[in-house]
Amino acid sequence: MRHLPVAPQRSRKEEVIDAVASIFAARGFHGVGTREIAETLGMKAGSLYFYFRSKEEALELICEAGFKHSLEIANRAYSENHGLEDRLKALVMLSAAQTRDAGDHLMVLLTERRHLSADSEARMKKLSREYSNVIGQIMEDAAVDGDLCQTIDARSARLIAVGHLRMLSQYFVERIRDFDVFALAAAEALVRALRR
Amino acid sequence: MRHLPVAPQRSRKEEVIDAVASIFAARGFHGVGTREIAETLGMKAGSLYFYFRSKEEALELICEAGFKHSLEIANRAYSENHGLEDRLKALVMLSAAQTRDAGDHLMVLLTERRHLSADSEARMKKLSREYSNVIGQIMEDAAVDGDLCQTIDARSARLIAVGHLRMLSQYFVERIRDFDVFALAAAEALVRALRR
Amino acid sequence: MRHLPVAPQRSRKEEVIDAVASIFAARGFHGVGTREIAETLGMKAGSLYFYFRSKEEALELICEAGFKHSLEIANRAYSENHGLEDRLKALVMLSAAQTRDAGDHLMVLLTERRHLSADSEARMKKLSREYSNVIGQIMEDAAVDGDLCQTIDARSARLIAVGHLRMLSQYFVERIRDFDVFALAAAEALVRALRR
Amino acid sequence: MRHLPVAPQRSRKEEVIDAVASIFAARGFHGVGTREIAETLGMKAGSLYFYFRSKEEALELICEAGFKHSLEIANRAYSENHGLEDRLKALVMLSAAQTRDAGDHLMVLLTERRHLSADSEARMKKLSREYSNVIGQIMEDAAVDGDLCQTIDARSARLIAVGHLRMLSQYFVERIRDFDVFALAAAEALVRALRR
DNA sequence: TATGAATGAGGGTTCATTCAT
DNA sequence: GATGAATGAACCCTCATTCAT
Repeated sequence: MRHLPVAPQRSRKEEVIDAVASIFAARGFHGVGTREIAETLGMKAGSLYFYFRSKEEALELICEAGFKHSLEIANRAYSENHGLEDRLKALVMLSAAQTRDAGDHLMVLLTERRHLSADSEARMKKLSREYSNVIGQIMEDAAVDGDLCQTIDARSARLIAVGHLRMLSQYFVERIRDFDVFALAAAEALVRALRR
Repeated sequence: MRHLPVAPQRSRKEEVIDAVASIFAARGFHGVGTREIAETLGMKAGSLYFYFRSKEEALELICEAGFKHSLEIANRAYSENHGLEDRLKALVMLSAAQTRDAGDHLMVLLTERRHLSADSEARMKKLSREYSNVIGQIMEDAAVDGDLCQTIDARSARLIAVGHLRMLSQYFVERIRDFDVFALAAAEALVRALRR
Repeated sequence: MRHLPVAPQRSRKEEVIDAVASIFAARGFHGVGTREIAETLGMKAGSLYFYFRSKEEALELICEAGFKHSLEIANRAYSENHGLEDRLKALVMLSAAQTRDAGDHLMVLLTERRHLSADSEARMKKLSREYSNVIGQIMEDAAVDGDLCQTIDARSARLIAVGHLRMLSQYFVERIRDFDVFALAAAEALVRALRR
Repeated sequence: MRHLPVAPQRSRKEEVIDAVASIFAARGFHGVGTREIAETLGMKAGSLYFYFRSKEEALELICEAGFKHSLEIANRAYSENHGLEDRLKALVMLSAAQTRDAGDHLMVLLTERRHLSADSEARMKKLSREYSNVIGQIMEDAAVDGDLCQTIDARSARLIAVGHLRMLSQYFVERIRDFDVFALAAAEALVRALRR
């Protein structure tokens, strides 16, 4: 007789949140109703409230998790690599991986954030700024080292890099063919765009 | 007897549509109600229906106008220039100009398109494909001429270019500082990323 | 041809509020739904919101109007009469009249006040205290004049008087027979209970 | 082996019912949910159903117990005393005692009775009429004996007495200061109001 | 052109209740 | 005795829309 798993790999709550993320990504926070969300999960609308206190709390959970993961990725790309090229490549490839297994969360965070309460939005802004700062640091290090293209200022470089990562998520949820091929090309393009 | 104006600079209908675009861009199609839209315009909700037949028709008008303008820009960038570099630069700069004076339309088209009816969405898809094709043509011409970076395939190049233009609109509605400086940097970056 | 009335005797809004008061009085604030309230008025639930912003606002309007009327009555009973006996008789008879033509408002104020928001409740408490004070003043005047029964302190006398008025409303909404006969008896009883 | 308690002072079921009575008294039958009631008792909502079959059954239990106790009190006040004055004094003082140790039950019975099912309400009406009859009998005896004030008819006298008792409960749940002082004054007032 | 009053449908949420564990 | 998870009905309220004026 096999041992029962001590802890289930993925709790029901996680399943629920993931399903919500997927549907928010596709249709927008205000584009789906709780009844339809519940149907997706084989429940009735009221039962959702066993898993979160409000539709908006679900959005918060999704955004927060997504942001924290992104921040961790940016930190790893920065601290585990040296030089603009390696750091950018790592950043794109790690982000592509995140996109592949949590692309919906990422997309929700990028497009539905505006529907959070002022309170939540403030917390997101903090995380967002932190994230931007890490990427900005990559550029500033590169500028100091003379690795950064001299016709592009560090701030624009940061915005472009962040935009490239957003692009990845966007194309992922649009379900383009050969996402992996594109991710590689995007990494290459970003490096070519910004390095000296 | 005073002369009547030969043509009013902007009809009331255009004003209304622009206001709707601006509010859709900021809050999303399903994120604002007709009551609130009307208030913005100093009207009551019912009066909006003098200007369009439904909320969705307003979205259609905005998207269609935006798409047509974008398409015209892509065509001009292609036909009025030669060589990858000139064409990309023209594409980015014209798009930045469009963003500056109709950024809201552009943003709505990019993010709220999914809320169109199947019918409308089909028309948008056609325009969208046409637009993609023009940009794709730029890349293919460049590939033939040997102007395109050899480690990036033409399709990825097209996706990257389109993504760059989307990035412009995104940052515009996020109201970043020094948008014009960024637009120049983005043009430079795109060229560097894709040219041989 | 007769002249049309310049202003309708009772606005639609007043009709609506009165109907709501009547149903709140009978069934309690939380005992009826908006759908049923609307049905009473020959409307659909959503249409109610043309007349007030929320079910709770309707409760506020009812309570506030009732309290103000009661306060006015207490003030008149006090200022237009002299001596305990005349003042108490006036108080009961005026209150009976108020009960007769706005008994529902009165009952709602007495029993449903607890369901107001903290904010509203604070406003009601102020009015309530003012009302109590006027009745208390009647008793204190009587004590000074030696008109008050000496085995009942002024505060208890005030509570008893207020309780008698509440009794009137209570019996009115319970639709007892011969309300007017009872009101007279209640006036007599209150005077006998409290005068020297 | 330890002795089992011969009779538990108060069964868990009684505790539960009392807690429910207290919360119904304060917030109204429809003003609290089962979830909140359960929380008060340190349980989850579902567990309440071990103690009664439905929320409404809880209300029935509370009302029925309250009514029976009141009826018993009225009967004792009548049969153990003679003469209007003694009977009324006993009635008020016994009712005040009941209020002191089961004021919540009393209040629930007075204000939430209307939310009972037609069936239950019918049973309550019977008890209520019986109660009224006992008090009515006190008045009729007094009328026959010439003890009753001649300007107040026996029926009004009964309504006034019942109203006075209701007043006691009301002020008790409103937590007025010096309830015992007030109860004495109320007894005195009722006697003064009604006796010859 | 614009509005006041209304509507039917649906929004998110809470309700009392059930039942396997 | 008690609970975690669920349900169907109902909750209050907002939605886009209509239409006589």
